[in-house]
Amino acid sequence: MRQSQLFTKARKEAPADEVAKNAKLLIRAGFVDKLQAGVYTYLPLGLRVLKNIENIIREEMNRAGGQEILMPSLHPKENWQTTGRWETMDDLYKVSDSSGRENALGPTHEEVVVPLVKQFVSSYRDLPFSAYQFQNKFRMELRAKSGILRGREFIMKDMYSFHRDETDLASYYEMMKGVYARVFERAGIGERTYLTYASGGSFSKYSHEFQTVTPAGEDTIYICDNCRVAVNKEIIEDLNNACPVCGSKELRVETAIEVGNIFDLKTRFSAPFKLTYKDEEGAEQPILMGCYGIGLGRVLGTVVEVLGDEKGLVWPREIAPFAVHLVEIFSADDAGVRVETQMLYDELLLKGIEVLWDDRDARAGEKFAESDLLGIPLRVVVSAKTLAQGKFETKDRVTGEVSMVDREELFQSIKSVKSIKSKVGPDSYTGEPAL
RNA sequence: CGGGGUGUAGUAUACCGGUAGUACAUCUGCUUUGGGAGCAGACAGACCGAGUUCAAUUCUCGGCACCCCGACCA
Repeated sequence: MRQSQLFTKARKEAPADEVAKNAKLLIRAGFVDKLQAGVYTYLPLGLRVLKNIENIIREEMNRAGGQEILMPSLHPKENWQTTGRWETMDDLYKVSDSSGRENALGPTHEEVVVPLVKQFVSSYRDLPFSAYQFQNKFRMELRAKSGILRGREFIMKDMYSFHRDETDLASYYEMMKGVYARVFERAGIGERTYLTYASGGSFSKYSHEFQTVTPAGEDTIYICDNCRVAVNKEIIEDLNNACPVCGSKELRVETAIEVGNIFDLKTRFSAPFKLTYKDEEGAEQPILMGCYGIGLGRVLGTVVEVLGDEKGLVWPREIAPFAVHLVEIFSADDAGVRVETQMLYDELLLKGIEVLWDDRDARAGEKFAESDLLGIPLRVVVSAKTLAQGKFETKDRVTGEVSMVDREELFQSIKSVKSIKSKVGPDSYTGEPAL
C-alpha cells in the first residue's frame, strides 16, 4: 500500500511514561495505540503483524487436526458456578445487565467449550478431536504492565482436545509440544524459546510452558542446554534443582516471558459438566481433556523485545507487515524517479508481493529513519543515484547490508525473503501436507 | 491490593503565586532534497474537584489517570 494513505503516522519520540521497549517502539512506529493501561488498539501495521502470527498458528493448529470455532466472550454465570470458578477466580470480570443478570467476560473457555462438546459427543467413535479459536480474553489484572505483554484484554488462541483415555491424551499432548515449537520457530523466536516444566499438570504432575528468554520477562527459568528444556523457578526445588530429562544440575538461569502453555486437564472440567462417552461395552466413561494456549499480542511484543534494536522494530520474514519497503527519494533534477518507482510497485503487486511504498513528499533522512523504525525486512530505494546506474538499492533490515542490484537480482532477493515457509516440512503427526 | 513517582498543546518539554515559552507534528508561502532541513507566518495547552489567597497551572487536601517496585497471573 501507499504510505501516504496510511492514516497512522510514526512519531519521533516515544511517550514519556512508557519504559517497556515493546510499548515504546510499537507506539512510536504507529503499530498500536494505548486506550488505557493494558488495553490496546492494533493499528493497520500492527494488525498485519498480528494477523500473520494468527495465520501461522492457524496453519499449525489445523495440521494438528484442530477445528476452528469462535465462542462468545459473554458467559452465563451458571457455567462458572458449575466449575466453582465464579468464586475462586480472582481476576474474573463480572458484569451485570440492567435486569441484574450476571455474566462473566471470558478469561478462558473451558466453561463454554465443555457444555458445547457435550451436545455433540457421546461415543468413543467421536473421539479424539480438538477445537480451537482466536478470542479476546479478559483478565482483571491488578496491575497491567510491560506494554502489550500483560494486558487486561488480549487475543489468545485457545485449543481444547478431547480423549477417551490417558494414553491418547498423553500422545496428543506430546505432539502439541512439537507443534508449539514450530509456531515459535516460524514467528522468529524459536532459538530463544524453551519448553519449560511448570506447575499445574495432572498426570505428569507438570504443565509445560514455552518461555522466551528476554530481560523483559517476568519469570525465572533454569535451562538445561543439553536437553534444550527449562524448568520454571516455581518448581525447581521440587525437582532437586536438576533437569527433569537428564538429571543434570548444570542449569543456566535466565529471565523469560511465557508465550504459550499446555495443560493436561484430564477431568478437571469434564467432570463438573458430566462430559462422558460410551465405550465399546456401552459403559459410561469420563472424557479427558488437554488445553493449549498462545497469547498473540504477547508473541508480537516478545518479538519486539527480542529483535528490536536502537533504530526500531525488526520483523522476522513470516510475520513482517510487508515483505518490501519501497522508498523513493526525490531530487532536484527529477530523473523520473516517480515513474520508475510506480513501475516497480506495480510489478511487485502483480507478483503478489506485499509492499509498502513510501510515496510521501519527504526528505531522504526522514524516510530512511522511518524505514528503520518500521522494521520491514527488505528496503528498496529508487532515486536519481540508483537510476543513473540502472539499478536498485537494497538494504537488509537485520544485517544492515546494502547492495546495488539489477531488476532480476532484486526479485531474487525478495524470493529469498519469502522462502522461509518452504523450510517447514510435512506434518509428522497427523500426516497433513506441508504448506 | 500495598509502596513510590508523574500529570502543561497531537508529541516531547520550560518557567512561574500575577492566566504560559520552546521544539517536533499540523496549516500557508518560498527555498531545499541520500540519514528525522531552512526562513517567514498561522493553529493549538495547565487531569478533575475542593481549600488557602486580592490572585492558583504553581501551595494544601481529595479524586482520577498513567508509569515503576511488590503480591497475583497467558
